[in-house]
Amino acid sequence: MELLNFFDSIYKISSEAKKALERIIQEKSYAKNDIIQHIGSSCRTVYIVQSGSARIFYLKDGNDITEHFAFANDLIVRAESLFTGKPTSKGIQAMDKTIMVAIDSESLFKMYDQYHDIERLFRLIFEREYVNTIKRLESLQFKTATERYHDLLVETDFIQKIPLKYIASYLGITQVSLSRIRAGTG
Amino acid sequence: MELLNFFDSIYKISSEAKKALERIIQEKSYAKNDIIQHIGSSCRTVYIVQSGSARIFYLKDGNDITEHFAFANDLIVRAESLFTGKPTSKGIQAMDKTIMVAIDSESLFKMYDQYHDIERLFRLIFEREYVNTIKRLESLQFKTATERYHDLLVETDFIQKIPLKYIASYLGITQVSLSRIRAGTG
DNA sequence: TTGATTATTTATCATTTGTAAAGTGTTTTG
DNA sequence: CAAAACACTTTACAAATGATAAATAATCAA
Repeated sequence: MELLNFFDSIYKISSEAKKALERIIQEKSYAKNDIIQHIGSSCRTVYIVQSGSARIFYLKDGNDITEHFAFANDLIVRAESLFTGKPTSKGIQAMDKTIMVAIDSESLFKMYDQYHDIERLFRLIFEREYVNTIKRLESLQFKTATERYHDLLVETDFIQKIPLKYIASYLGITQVSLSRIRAGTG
Repeated sequence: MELLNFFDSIYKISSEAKKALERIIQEKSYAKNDIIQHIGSSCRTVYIVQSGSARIFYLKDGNDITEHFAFANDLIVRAESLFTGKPTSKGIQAMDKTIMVAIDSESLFKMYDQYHDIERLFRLIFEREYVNTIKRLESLQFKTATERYHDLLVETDFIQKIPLKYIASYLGITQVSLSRIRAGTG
């Protein structure tokens, strides 16, 4: 499986651990705009994007805000719920026809006891996510919207395909502002 | 040691693991404004504040920006360096007379092989930090500066003691703006 | 294809925030 | 104590962003 190469590139686990992991992995398909996880639910699944794309979103004062984008080989997880067990006000939505690998988190966490190397693999995976979140924090804290937009263009080839409204809230600005930035009049 | 109670509250480890952990823990004292870790260095130490307070900061266009505050029992770590091995443009500074517990990260990571429970303890500790970072991201992404300031007042009793300039950059605004917000004229 | 819906841009005006500079108050230190 | 350094506020003006509405452009579905 393609996915196991991705895992191997982070940390090589034993073949027994691989077999155990395969047993709790499912492939799931979604159509464009499908809600993969609803707002208000608890996160009990770790998703890895195989193809397509997805976003984490929530509502603030009735406005749809995109917190996170995920493309091929990216993890997508509502960590604030996964790691606390509490429900989250965030949801997950497919932005395209999307194939996900879904790992049941309860089974995964149980496996940590038996397979130290699975715990380590996922520790390393989530550490990477943590570092990405810190980078994003930096960018939101003291870069201008224009800087953030240009950074995003450089980082992500897929930006072309993402609706402007999603990008705008991701950058912490309105659609109108982003439109101005793109036009060079902002 | 006080610290071990803190650890116990997160995840109980075996007494052998505790002994091993104690061997790589050092207590360190700093005076107000001391630089604990310089900008440009690599993060090879996990600090836990025993008393006093500290901040993570960096320079953006010559301006001093505070990214993180830490008080008693808080972790303080430049995670983007700790988890990648790369140097970071961030530093750590004591904001008060401060006592830290310092854990050498290289020794700690080595211990993960031998003591599964130490790896788990620190996995859980860093997961908590990750969740905190996500909360902070939310707040920077779509709350107003005024909301962020009021949230901070509620969250943190220690705010009174922190210089305004540090708080302002932490909130992603200028001192002048924060002054306006406090005056109710902003 | 056509009409309907959705996405994006543009324009106008209000609000927020930034910049710079000056002023006030407080702490530090010789 | 007095001078200096530091912390915070205020003012005035400029720039960035938001809100609303209207105008295009692109996409989707019958």
